[in-house]
Amino acid sequence: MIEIGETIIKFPPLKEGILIKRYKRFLADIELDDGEVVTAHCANTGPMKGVLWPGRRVRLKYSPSPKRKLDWSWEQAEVPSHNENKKCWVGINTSLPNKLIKHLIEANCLERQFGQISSIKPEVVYGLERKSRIDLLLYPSIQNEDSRKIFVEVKNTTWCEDSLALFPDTVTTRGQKHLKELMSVYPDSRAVLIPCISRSDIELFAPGEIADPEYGRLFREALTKGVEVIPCAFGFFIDHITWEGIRPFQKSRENKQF
DNA sequence: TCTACCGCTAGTGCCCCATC
DNA sequence: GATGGGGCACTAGCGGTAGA
Repeated sequence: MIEIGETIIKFPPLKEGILIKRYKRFLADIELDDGEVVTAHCANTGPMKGVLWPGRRVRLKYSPSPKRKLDWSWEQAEVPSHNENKKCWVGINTSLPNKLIKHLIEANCLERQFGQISSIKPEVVYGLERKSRIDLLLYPSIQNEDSRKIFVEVKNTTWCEDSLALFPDTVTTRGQKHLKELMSVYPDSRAVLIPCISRSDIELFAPGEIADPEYGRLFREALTKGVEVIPCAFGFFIDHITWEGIRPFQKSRENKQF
């Protein structure tokens, strides 16, 4: 079991630099601290609201490979925090949250929510037309009172207003589709949405309905139809990521918290 | 001429299937 | 069982085409 504040993933120290510009959605030019300007792959295709600040510090992973065109990957961005005079690092790699949540479940950090889990399968095909893939499909241990399979959809959450994290940060028909498909698996299976809050200065989660009103409506409909929401927060550092605990959520930006 | 719609494009990671 | 290739998913901007 990993305690709150402890390291969940460790990696070689990232390289720091200054973001010059992001372009063509996948690319970003960054000036490293030694003055070299490099082009990095940006593994986040969204608008990156509140994170995309040219002139601010960013962190890159150096991973040269014959299979890759670019040697560098943009992993983290520094943003101003609502905590006075503090700054905060945000994880921008959209493929990381799935790994973090899988680690969390394997380390029994979500045992209270899920019970004992015997196996985890990533990217399992499911949905009304069998065209979607669920991020994680959990098979509960036979000792569990509730033996239903658990469909877990993970969403990387980087946008916030003060201490309130919001997802999505743009209209996302794909996100809307995922909510509908989570509703469709309940009650035969459990359906769980995990907003993966990729920054440590967050106290609450709410749907980003300013960006996508339909997503907000579907989020509330999903709650009434049995979909569970478990916002999980993580802290990002130059050579590790920490588990920061589960955050409460609101049905909307104005409503009472759960 | 203007608007709306559709398809293509980018790089990476992952799954599935075929082959050895 | 290990390895490699193919295909898919992700998203918004852009260019081309069709229709008003």
